[in-house]
Amino acid sequence: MNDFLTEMEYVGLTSRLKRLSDSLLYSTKELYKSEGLDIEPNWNLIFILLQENEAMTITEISETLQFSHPAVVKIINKMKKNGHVETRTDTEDKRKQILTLTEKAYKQLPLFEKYWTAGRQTVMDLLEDSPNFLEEFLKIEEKVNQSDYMERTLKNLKNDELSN
Amino acid sequence: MNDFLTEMEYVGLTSRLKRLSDSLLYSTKELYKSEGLDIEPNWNLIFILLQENEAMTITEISETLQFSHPAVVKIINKMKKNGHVETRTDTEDKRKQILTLTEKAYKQLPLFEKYWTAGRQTVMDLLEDSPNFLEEFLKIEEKVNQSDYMERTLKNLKNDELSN
DNA sequence: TCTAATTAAGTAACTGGTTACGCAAATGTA
DNA sequence: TACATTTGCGTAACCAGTTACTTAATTAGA
Repeated sequence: MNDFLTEMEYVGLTSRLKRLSDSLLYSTKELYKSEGLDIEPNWNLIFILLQENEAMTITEISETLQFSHPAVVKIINKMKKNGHVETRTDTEDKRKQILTLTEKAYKQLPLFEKYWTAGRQTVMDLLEDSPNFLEEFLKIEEKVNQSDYMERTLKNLKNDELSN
Repeated sequence: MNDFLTEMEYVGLTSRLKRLSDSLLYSTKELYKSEGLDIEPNWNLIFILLQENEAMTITEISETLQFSHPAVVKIINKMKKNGHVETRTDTEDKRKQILTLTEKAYKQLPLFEKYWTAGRQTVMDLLEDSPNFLEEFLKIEEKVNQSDYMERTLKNLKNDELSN
């Protein structure tokens, strides 16, 4: 393959993560489009959550997925537009929007699930020769969660300066 | 941590890749901003390439990084605006833009390199407990390159249908 | 040699995320 | 009980990528 970013080792990793993530994202969009499915990447997560929990708020979903809340607002607005999600204002706390799946959503679920199952199989295939990947990826996430890139880099900088 | 996407195993991986990639990206931007550095994430790659090769075109860079060419145009335009890159039209092929680093860029390089070295150290730290990560990540990239997510998923779908 | 096909690069419109900000409702407190 | 703080969520502006399209220059071929 002879990929420059790979040759860069540690320096190229961030860009490679984005490149792979984007590649999966665009390929998924293309798949749904080519099959005439009226859904988008990530929606499966919302479907799963709302099936499991019946009703959730924007904030609950954003905390569960660890996405920013505006990201969830955008996804939900699209799903509402497509008639897969409906909202009502909570009667006890009028700030809250209660989200539920529509009847249309439940009707289409079996079809969608075929695609999601096949997609899940694809990820399993991709990971087949990388038996430690999920475990080691989790370790990286945990480290970044515990202290982020900036914090770590500033600390490294300070250490470098001290040792000069 | 109890992360929903992690619990989802294969289903959550794509979103986790994006989440981590974004987290690194925004953290890097914040680092440069807080330190008053007039550069952006990815620019180190262009600096390295233009140092090694003296002069390159947009297309050469986009092929080397495996980015789309408009992505490179955008990065280069910003670097030109900041005075780190200059362009001239190739005399033999007037379609081509020859990119080179400016004097200002070379002057600032030693400073930037301190940050890039510290950042490289951060990635090394993050990967410390994941000794197979780079190798296994490469395997996934190669698989996706060989046959993308959509192609694989359509194939899985067909297989599922046949076995019913 | 003229024309068709290819190539380089710029632009526009879009994507799924982000941060920053604002408003209204709920909660805590002096 | 009134006022300050917090919370939920919507909107705006931005970001780094993408695809699709355009234009101009070069190359290939009848």
